[in-house]
Amino acid sequence: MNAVSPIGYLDALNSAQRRAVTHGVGAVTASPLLVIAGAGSGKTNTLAHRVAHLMVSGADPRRILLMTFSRRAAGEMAKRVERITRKVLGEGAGVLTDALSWAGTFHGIGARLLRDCADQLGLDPAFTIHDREDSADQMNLVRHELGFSKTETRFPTKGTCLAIYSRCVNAERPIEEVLGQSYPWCVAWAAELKDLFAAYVDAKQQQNVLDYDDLLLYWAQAMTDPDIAADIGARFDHVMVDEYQDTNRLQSSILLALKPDGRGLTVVGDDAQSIYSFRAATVRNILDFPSAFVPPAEIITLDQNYRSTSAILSAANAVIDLAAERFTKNLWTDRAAGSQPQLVHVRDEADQARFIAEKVLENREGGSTLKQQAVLFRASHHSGPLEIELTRRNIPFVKFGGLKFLDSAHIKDLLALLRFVENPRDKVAGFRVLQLLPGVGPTSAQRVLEHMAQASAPIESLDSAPAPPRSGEDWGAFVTAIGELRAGSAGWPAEIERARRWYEPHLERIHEDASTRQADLVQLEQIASGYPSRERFLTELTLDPPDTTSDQAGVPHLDEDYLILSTIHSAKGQEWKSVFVMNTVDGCIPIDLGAGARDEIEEERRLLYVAMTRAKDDLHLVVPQRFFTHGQSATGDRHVYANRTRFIPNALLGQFERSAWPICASEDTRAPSGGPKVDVRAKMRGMWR
DNA sequence: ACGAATAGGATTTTT
DNA sequence: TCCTATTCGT
Repeated sequence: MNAVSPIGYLDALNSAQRRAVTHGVGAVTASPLLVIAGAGSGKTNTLAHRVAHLMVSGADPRRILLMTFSRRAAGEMAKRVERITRKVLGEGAGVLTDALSWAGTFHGIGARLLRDCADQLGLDPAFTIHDREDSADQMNLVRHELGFSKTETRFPTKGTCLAIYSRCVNAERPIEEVLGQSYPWCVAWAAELKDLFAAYVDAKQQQNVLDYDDLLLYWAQAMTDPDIAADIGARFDHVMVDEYQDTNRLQSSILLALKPDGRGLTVVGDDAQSIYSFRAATVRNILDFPSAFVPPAEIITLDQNYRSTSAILSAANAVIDLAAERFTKNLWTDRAAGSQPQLVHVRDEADQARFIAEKVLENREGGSTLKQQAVLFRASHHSGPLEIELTRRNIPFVKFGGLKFLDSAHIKDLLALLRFVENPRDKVAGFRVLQLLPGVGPTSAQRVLEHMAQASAPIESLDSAPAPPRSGEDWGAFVTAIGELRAGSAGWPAEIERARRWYEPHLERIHEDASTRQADLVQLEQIASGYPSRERFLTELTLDPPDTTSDQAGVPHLDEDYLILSTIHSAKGQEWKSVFVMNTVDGCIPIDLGAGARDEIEEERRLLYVAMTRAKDDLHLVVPQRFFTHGQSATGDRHVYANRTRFIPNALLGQFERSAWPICASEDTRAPSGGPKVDVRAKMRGMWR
């Protein structure tokens, strides 16, 4: 028998955290639990302790469902749980935490459950999953078939159509409402869009393909059947959801169907950090959670911040205090004041890059590693000039967010081939692959796919398919390669090498810079070797793409030191000793999108709050005063002046220490007082008129 | 089928 | 400005 006190590992927690960890554990009936956890309040640690505590108290880890926002977060959680249980159970803990297998994103868990229950749902378990771009391509094919590409007045583009469809699904709202609220310029197309979406759904089903939204939608639909709902719900004793403020209505429907009485349900979130409403996330999920149950959920608030100095926290509090709507109160800390966050005015984006590079090196001299520092920005492309400067100075960095490794054409080509082999009915994949052959365009690709669609054994039917007239001997090589891959004789992951052998000649023909792209393919092959099968590789890569960009020639090795560059969105849940926020100006934060509905502006305010609260000891907000515009001759000016973000009005300046860089050049670079001072927002708006 | 030229719309964040 | 979709000419 283990003599360790069951309380021992809880000693390090504060009382609110401890209540959250122990809530309902061992009780016969327990109300569901809502934990409002502010930035840096030890949320992850608390959730990990709760999981560990449940397990130590006898819960079966195979029956714990843990849903996080990204798989990176799930992995981090699992690691912490193991560390904690190890303290209590010693070496045996590994076995327990390995059994914690239901940890992942909503989408990932959905895919797994749908494959599990495919028979009951009339689904073929061999379905493949389309990412955003594949879905847009699919939408485009249908859009064409219905003749919407040649309307008198312009029909919405594929991306807009998909966005509308996606919002209807995720927000569980009828199309008329979505159009009226979010896409007013498309209201006239409501009837056509309905037809389009119906055809889109048909096409996906014929091809045995699911898109991101389907992973949630099919799951939610399955839960409307009482037997299936009972079956799936009964698999789990405990269901926990992290980052609940960033879930949408569809996800909350799933959750409620999973545990209708709320028993064993825990959700954690912070309305002040809700930054995903563009994905239909709604803060109502958190607000309405307690009253969805009888008796209502217990609410526990974690408001002690352990991360930031009090000067940084105070400034962040001041920013979020100006929000139109607040549901939670301010965070507090007993950390020392530290130095005030810096508002640094620089001349332009180039100086901003130089300033950050210099400061980062200075910090490293002072003992901070590069990894302890991060540069955050609103939009991925904001980091461009900085990336150039860092490369010039040989400062290694890794960038999170923005264009992904998987988005490059050559990677998509190879993946499309694998997906086509996995699911020959996947038209988007087939369409793409076939057109890689010389002499094959949309017309003959379409013909081949139709031939295949009519056959009961699509791959075999390729032998008898009419060879595209101008494809020459490439056609034979293609059919052979597909046949071998389908037979799976090489085994996984060896077959990816076979696929690459087929693709490489085409790569060289299509792309000028074939050699750098080849390196990417080798890297993809390495990634592939980490997965047990083609299906798992394709599924998990689509649901959980590697989150760093790889357009950098020298991606630093993982054990080296490197600086973090990240979009604010991708920085969620993370923290660094020293944080730089770029472009803290109106037009960037908040980003300028013309209309600027009030809700969207409020979300931008929360973005700045999230960015600021990532910092532990040092925080720099950089304010470039000039932005160069490309060839704007209308006003004769080559640059426009930007204003400090509206989220830090004069009344808040006391929270910051202001400075200019470089020190000597501050005065003479200001806008001439008499001249027309143009604000960058108006300028950028004007760009589209 | 494919390249060049043209017209016109878009703009960010991500599972 | 930039990117993409369509069209026109080979």
